[in-house]
Amino acid sequence: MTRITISDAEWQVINVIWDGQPMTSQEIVAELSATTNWAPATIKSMLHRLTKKEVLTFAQQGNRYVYSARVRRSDCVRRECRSFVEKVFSGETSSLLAHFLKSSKLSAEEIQDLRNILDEQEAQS
Amino acid sequence: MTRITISDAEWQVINVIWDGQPMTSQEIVAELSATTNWAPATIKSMLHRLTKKEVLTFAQQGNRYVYSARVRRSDCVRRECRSFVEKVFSGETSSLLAHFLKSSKLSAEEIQDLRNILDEQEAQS
DNA sequence: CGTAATTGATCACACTTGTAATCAATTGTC
DNA sequence: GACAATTGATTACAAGTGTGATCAATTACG
Repeated sequence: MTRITISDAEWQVINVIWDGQPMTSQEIVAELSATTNWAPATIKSMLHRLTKKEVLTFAQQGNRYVYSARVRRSDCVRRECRSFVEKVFSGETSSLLAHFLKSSKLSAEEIQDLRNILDEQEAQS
Repeated sequence: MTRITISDAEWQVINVIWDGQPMTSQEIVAELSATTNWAPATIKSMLHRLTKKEVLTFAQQGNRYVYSARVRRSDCVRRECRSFVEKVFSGETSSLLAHFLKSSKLSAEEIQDLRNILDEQEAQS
């Protein structure tokens, strides 16, 4: 039951995989080369590590791999959020929400969407 | 202009210092012993590292130090939030907000407070 | 005063992370 | 079929982290 940990750099990698899986490493490299300045070898290394961590799997096609995520994004997001609110806001989600609500400029639609979510939350209690 | 980085364990330490500064290391140790199972030596080590990182300062009183934070909590929180939303939500604060709003059970008052913040945000645009 | 206890400083040590080069095998091309 | 290019595997390596022991100096107590 070893806790899966995904480092910051690794998050950038699985993010593109979650968005486009299954993907060959060249596709992944292409995508990440646009947003980072990592050497292809660096990205390969991370694919390797993530595979060893059992965050990714691959299917072999000739001499190349087609990668897919082995963990659900929602699970990882949830876990990451939990530990983040714990670390920075002492577990107080409402503080976190207040912070982000204040510190971000939201469009009118976004604000309305959030109001709707609040309404739903209220209706459920 | 080296970027200050504060590790997860270190966050637990400065959190208690922000809450109770200035504090002697024994006070800090006492506080953290309640919430973690770190050896006192471990906590001392972290105080040392945080001092070297210039996150903490201390005033000497006899043979003991009285620690204070040297960085503002709000600055660290802001920075940490920025990189978090970037990492997990591709920078989309509204996604983050939606996630936390949905995944947390909020009291009626908290919901009202958040609505008020939304109102203010709207008024400002 | 002398010995015990406290406290900060230093050292330790394995593991993770960021970053990448090199090597070996496989594949595609002329 | 021979050689070049691609691709995954292996190796590297410094810095950061989690976790703590030990050492040296200072202080407090009997």
